[in-house]
Amino acid sequence: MLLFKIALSFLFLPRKNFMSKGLPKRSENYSEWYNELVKRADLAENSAVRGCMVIKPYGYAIWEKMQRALDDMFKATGHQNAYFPLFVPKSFLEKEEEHAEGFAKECAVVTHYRLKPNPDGKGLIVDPSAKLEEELIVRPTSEAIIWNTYKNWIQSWRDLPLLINQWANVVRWEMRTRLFLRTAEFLWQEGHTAHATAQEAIEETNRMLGVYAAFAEEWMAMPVIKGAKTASERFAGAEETLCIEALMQDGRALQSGTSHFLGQNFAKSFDVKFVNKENQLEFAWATSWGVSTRLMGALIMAHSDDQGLVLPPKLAPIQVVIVPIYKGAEDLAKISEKVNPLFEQLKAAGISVKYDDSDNQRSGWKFAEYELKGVPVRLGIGLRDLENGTIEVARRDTLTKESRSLDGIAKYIKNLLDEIQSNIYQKALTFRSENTFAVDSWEDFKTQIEKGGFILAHWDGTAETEEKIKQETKATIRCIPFDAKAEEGTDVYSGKPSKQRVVFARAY
RNA sequence: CGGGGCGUGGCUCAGCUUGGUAGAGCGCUCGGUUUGGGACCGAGAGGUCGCAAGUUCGAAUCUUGCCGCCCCGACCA
Repeated sequence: MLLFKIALSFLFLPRKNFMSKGLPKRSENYSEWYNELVKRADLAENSAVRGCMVIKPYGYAIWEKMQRALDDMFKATGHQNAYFPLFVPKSFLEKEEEHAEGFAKECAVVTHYRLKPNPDGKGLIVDPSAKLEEELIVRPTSEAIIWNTYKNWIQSWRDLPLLINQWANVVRWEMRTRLFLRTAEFLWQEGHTAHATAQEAIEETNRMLGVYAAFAEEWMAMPVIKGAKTASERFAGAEETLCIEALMQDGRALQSGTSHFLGQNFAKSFDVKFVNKENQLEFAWATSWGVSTRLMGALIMAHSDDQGLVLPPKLAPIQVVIVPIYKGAEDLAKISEKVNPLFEQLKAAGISVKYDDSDNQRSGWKFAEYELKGVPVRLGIGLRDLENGTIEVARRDTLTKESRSLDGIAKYIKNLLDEIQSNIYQKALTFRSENTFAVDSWEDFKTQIEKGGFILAHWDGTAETEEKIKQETKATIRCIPFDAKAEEGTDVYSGKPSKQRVVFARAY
């Protein structure tokens, strides 16, 4: 009977665990896996406002780490932070025509500035007498308000370059939203620079794309392809849009950052002129560049598995968690006595470490919880370890465990974190290589796009072909990659001549 | 904007077909036993059943209207 019971529990335990506690599997329903993971890992939740999310403390902590790293990189490249208004007068938004058209269909509009008690009942109504003379647009991006301001800041070539960044929220009224990947309101940074020459502005556009690529690879451990957007994928109002594109585990692409060369379009629209060294008036040259909380989505989808989040150590709010395994307060006290100096050692080594000595959950529960939350390293310590002078080291990225001597453990952990950082980058890089395909026939293209991944194919450079391919396969040209080698070929769809391959994929 | 689904304790959901005054599991509180991979026992707390009107002696349940959210498509960082 006992044996039967054991056998029974053995048989049913994993299934029960999956049903009650586990995540949906990536292989079964990727999008459900993603949604559940975001919620269960305590990153964010849907709010009472349609399309808007609440970013929870754990999720926000990751975003703050991203912000910090990016902000340092912006400062290191000579930029300063500033802040511009949330509201953009409609007339400003209208000034740059293409820009206006591009954003018109997704703008939230403020028409009134006052509410009053409802004379016919309960609640408040919009006071009709408080109608704004000119509507205010909740910024979908800030080029308009910023270039209107720059007009007053820029007189001379000596005022240039003007290198400004702002951390802000923006609103784009999306029809369909997904936590982090596409929300009606999102957080981002937008850099807006003004330069004396086209050359300088183009260099800036490239420089910031480089910053984004470095951030993605070194901090997020996510390999990206750098390239240029086609004309049809370009930012509204830009001469050229550069981007970094990443490949998610389901084989879809995610645009993870963009950097735009805006030419003199905004300077002309907002009349931003400067006097050059020859005492002649010239329009300033512009760039803008941004990354958003969408990067959170990228981070999640690039590395995480069916057990939960996998965070790169450099962005993990908790890098190391220590879990005591004990019976009763006495044992815990003994363990804590050993853990406390270890905790201090790790902290002194610059590691963000948490000692979870809470007694409301057992160790097994904690193991699962910290795996779900993607904590890179877990240290387990029980009485057995106290006797042996050891500690159990568990890696989140490989899900492996080993017992190690406590001697020199801080140094070991420090190295281990570096190793995990590079391991998950390598894993993502391998995944991308294995899911990047050079395709030369239309038949192969159609077959491969169904399977996902980046497709490198020849393109004749026309918007018509690009559009046809999009209609027939839902694949878009993610970018014209910088590192593509010149190679004669024929367009995969039209058969017309082409000089290089571009990156196609289905995208988020 | 189309198509689908859902709204019942904090969470996941049952109850609705056939109206009779609200239930389970998880979580929470207290007590006890436990603790090397999501523990167990006992006792509790917690709900205007999305909102409004209607039908009825009586509505979570039937009718009508409204609101909200999620998922799938067209648009997009």
